Amino acid sequence: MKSEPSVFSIDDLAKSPKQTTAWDGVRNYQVRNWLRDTIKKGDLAFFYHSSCEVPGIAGVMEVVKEGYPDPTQFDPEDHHYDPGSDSDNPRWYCVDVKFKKKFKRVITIDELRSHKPLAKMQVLQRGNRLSITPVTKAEWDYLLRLG
DNA sequence: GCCAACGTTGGC
DNA sequence: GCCAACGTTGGC
Repeated sequence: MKSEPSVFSIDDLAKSPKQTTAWDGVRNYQVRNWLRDTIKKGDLAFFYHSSCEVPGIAGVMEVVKEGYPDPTQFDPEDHHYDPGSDSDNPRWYCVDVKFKKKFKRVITIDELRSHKPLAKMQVLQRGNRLSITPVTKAEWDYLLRLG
């Protein structure tokens, strides 16, 4: 799951109340479907720092609340406000995530690409524009040993 | 339904 | 700041 650390970093997550935050603001239909239908309580995710000096995986978090309507879509003051979304049939969803651990170092995108077993990770693929992408069990296990 | 224009993402 | 990639929008 990607976030720009200048907006919200893994340290921000660790400092959040209950070390938990709503992963909101997603405005892509494919990712919306995963948030609404696929991602389950107890699922683990990597926290990926994007659009920053050292892009890469910073740590691990856990889904503690399954998909529910993203409140920011109904807030006219919010940057992610969507006037086209109907409260009876919300367009956008979010989940709550909790800090699990921060790696001793960021596992950089270059390092990820340098490991053959990780080369096919969806997040690394050319043209990927999704803010959340699946990780296979093999990739997950391999990566944990790096972090 | 096509597709050009436009906006966003995100590594570099 | 650049630019490739690609999703969205809107005129037709």
